[in-house]
Amino acid sequence: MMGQKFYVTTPIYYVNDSPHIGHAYTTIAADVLARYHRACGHQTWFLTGADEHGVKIVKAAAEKGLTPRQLADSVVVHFQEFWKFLNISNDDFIRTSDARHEKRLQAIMERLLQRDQVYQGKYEGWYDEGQEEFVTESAARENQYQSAISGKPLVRYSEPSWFFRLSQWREKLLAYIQAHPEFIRPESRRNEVLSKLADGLEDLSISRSLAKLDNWGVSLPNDPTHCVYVWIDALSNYITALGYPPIGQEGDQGRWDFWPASLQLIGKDILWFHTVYWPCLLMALDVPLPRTIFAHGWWTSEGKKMSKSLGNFVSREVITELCNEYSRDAFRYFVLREVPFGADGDFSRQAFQLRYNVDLANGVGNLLARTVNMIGRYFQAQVPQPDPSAGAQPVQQAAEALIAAAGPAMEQCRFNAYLDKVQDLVNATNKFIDVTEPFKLAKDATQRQRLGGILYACAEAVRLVLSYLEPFMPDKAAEGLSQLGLAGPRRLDQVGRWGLLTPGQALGKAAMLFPRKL
RNA sequence: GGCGGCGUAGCUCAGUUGGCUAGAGCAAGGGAUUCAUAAGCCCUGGGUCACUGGUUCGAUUCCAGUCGCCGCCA
Repeated sequence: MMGQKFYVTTPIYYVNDSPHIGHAYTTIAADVLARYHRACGHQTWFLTGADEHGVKIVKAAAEKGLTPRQLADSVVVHFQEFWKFLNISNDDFIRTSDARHEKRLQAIMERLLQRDQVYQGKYEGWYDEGQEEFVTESAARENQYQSAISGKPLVRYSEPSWFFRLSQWREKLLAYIQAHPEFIRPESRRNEVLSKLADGLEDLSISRSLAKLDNWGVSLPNDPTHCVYVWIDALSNYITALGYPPIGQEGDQGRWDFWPASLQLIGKDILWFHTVYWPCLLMALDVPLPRTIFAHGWWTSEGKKMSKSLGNFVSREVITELCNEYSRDAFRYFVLREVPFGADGDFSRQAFQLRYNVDLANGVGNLLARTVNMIGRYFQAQVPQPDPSAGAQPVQQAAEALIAAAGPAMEQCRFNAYLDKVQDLVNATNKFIDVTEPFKLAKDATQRQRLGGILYACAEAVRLVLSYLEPFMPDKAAEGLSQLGLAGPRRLDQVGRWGLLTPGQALGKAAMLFPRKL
């Protein structure tokens, strides 16, 4: 499959919260995909950002004696710095308070009005301010008129509001989901959406009175007393960041070619917004739908739900500390290796260290070390000649298996399957060394050619291992490859084949890539 | 309460359309080695495949019910 363009998004993160493993997980996954596609030579665009409007921010700011913008400005840097720290290669970072977003969002609202997709009505009912979500009467009663999530009292709203004709899109959306199995994944989430859609769909209130919001929102072009509902505001970022719709300013032509998105990653908590509101909004705008919305799972920590009071919260600070001890690449590797993407997983220091030692220190790192060491010792640190009599077929087969599996695995966000194949190649190569015993052949001058062939195969396997790990572990891959004497940006579609190491090439300096941790 | 999923070796899980002695990784025990980060390699698991019935020549795999866990919805 020669997809030439790849556009991946994360949700824009709400600046009421500071970054934690949940944010990091989605963002690392998106980064790995972006790096992989760039390495394949695809035109790639990777967007993340911050969601800044809403009553929650207004209130939080007031409590701190700040304006909403001051609060947003102070929190958003935590995300931006954290992404830099985790080596996230996003091409853009959009904030819903950016002028470029606000103007385009207003243009979107105008377009919806022109298309008769929005009408004025009256909203009366319960509202969960923590979730920025309306609650039905029956659901409110069920929970004693408190938020099912936060337990805080629901607020009674009664006000004129603008509504989006969501209900009119139900049939089309259902048909679309049924015709496109890859649209919502994993399949269990797709079934949930289909099941809930079967229950019906009501029009959606998409405006709020600006008076309650300290003017912290995007006003409706046709009604300056109201602003756009935060979810419509937030979802629109995926297209406004690409310059849609054009508003006669810079950035208009920039990136729209990247739409429709190849992949929009989300947490399972925001499934409904992204698989119903979002596609219906796009249909109402006559904009094509993204190819795939992928909802991943949640992390627990040390076997329990994360909570600040339990002390098991995997915060930015905790992750930073782990990265400083084990390397940020090890953390990136762990979160995508430990659990199938889509399923829930548990984060524990023990599991992290175990995975680090087994896969990285004892596996990849040790293989690199013994390979570089032997070539250094027996061939003056120069890549030897390949030799068909080396018996390296098992290694080469594992390499071919990795090469064949990588694309499909990435296509389906099966990161752990991809990494399994990498590990298989490591294991096959370690076994190869033990079976062929190059360290014994080195004592016999008549075996020199065969010895070279064996070590060539080892070096070649390590080169491929590191090349394929590069999207996950950019720093470590570069360090490891430099020990093989390789440098510079590497295109997987050019270097991801067996037999490309050049005999005679000088190795670089050896060093422990992943020191074992006790 | 409705819909859906799950319950397989100590742990985490694979097990296509039912059929050779039920598998992998990790952990644990033993062995032969030394190039390497005391890492790597080899050997070792006999588990009522939740329970009970049923269909079948034969079910972990199909059906029904029971118990337990989880997700979405109400």
